[in-house]
Amino acid sequence: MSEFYMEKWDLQAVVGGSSNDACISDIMENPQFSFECPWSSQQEDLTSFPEIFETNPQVLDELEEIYKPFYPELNPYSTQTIVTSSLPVPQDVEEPEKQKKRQSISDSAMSGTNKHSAKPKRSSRKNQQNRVVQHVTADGLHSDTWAWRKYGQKPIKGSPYPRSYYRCSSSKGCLARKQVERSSSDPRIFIITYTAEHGHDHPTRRNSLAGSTRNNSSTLPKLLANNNEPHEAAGTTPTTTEDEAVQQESVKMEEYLQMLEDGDHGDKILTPDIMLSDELVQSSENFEGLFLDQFPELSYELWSMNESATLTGGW
DNA sequence: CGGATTTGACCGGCGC
DNA sequence: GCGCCGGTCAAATCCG
Repeated sequence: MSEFYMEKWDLQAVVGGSSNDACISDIMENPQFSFECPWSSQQEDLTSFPEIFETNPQVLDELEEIYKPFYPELNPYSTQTIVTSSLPVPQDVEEPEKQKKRQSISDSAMSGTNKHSAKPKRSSRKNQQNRVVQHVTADGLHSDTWAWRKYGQKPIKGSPYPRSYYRCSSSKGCLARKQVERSSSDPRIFIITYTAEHGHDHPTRRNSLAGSTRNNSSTLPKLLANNNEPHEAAGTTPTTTEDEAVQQESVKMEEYLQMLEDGDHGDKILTPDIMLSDELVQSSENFEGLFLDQFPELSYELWSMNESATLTGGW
């Protein structure tokens, strides 16, 4: 990697994905890079620095080379951020130094961007592995064709929604991990974070289906029963009265029903050409489980829909 | 019975 | 040092 890269690109991420009309090949042929400052979460588009390409035309090639391995993971229906330790992010430089560098590049090319105080969000914490962060809507959850096994769930401070932890279940010893949580600012958005890479090919259909049969209709009444208790993981504070909890639930229900009316997730699931893929069918089964994780209060609704689906052949 | 999820315990990093 | 927080472990349990 060039020294220029080391000095200037102390930034952390790349955003791929685009409109609903996009596809993986679009991303591969014409990747759009932008970057997030590692200590301020400020995002900037690479095209805002045209002088970089003039003086360092190899930069784009280098970027593509770095991120190419991630392309198969990209979701054309989402905005997503790849965070990779392959990028030469300075680890031991004092923050003021970073700030100066950051501003020099901003001042020359991004004079309009905000430069509000930027405390380091985190330094060199453990496990700074490659990460792919996807912000997806409900339909985006379908794009994941890997088989995942849930191994934990934690309430996250500052978010009303729990975060679920998954590991790859299709290959023993696979280090791939996945975290799923709903955005607190926009409940329609799911934040999926992938860490580490699969050291194997995509699973065979049978293998990957192991356990996903859990998410069938007969499981859901149990979940419904569990949800009769207040679910602390969903973030209702201890001081929340039952009435308030009910109100919150009904609000979420309205959001969900609105989402169904918008048709921005369910329709795609049933798009015939998508349904042709066995892996995506399996993925949609997994999706239901994910969905229940993030909409626990809606298990009955989903259960009802699933019941009708078994009769009508799909929903 | 073998695979899954659930969930409290545990552990390490970090800030005060 | 202590407590908080996020990530993982593992026992219990569920399900086909």
